[in-house]
Amino acid sequence: MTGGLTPDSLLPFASDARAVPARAFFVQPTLRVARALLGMVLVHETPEGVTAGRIVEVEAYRGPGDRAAHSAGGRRTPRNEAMWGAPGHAYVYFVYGVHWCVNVVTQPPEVPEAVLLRALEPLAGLELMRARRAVPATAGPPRRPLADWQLCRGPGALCRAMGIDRARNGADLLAGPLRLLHGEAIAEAGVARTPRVGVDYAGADARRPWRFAVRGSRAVSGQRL
DNA sequence: GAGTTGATCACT
DNA sequence: GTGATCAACTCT
Repeated sequence: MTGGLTPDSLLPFASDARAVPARAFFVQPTLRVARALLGMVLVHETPEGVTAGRIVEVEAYRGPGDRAAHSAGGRRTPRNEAMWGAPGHAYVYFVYGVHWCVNVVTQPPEVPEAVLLRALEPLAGLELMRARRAVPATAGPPRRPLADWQLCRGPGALCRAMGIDRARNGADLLAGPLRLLHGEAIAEAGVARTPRVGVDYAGADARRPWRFAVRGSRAVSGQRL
């Protein structure tokens, strides 16, 4: 630990920064974990500084039986190895030649399920996030400065703003530079459920309502819910 | 709808 | 080993 990530320094980001989730939290059914992650806080400490945001959008991926999951059909490769590992750790992968995406691994080892983090409402380190996002993922004309609510809108954008990449794959989310904290719980009425994004190839599994989002948050990707 | 690059798979 | 295909995306 480099010293910046103390309980006191985290207090501004969470209702009770000392209450990091217990390991058992991540062994609940994956859909329940996904739902409960809404409102929790993701913090990343890097040499450049600390960034943090409140989770407002997630998707559950449910292991071998889920054709949309990277572990569909029991597929196990170096890329998705972290999904098969211990709960409460990060599974970070690269997609479309451009973007990193971060998942929270659920279930005991050898049960490859996870929850993709799709959007955050920024809480801390906003200027660092803006600087990271100012470097476009793809070539193109200069962009207008992003509004706060756009900084972590979408799974690729979230990783770029938070500085999450391959180096965090397999990292423990209960200790270390990338960390989850309890935040303010989201009431049932404030949660929207929809099918997952970008998994049309998965047949019937593509239609399962395993995306969870905080209703009304501008930071939720795609159409507002 | 293009752009980008790594992983994976179906072949030699 | 090699080459083809495609991917849990983002911005125009």
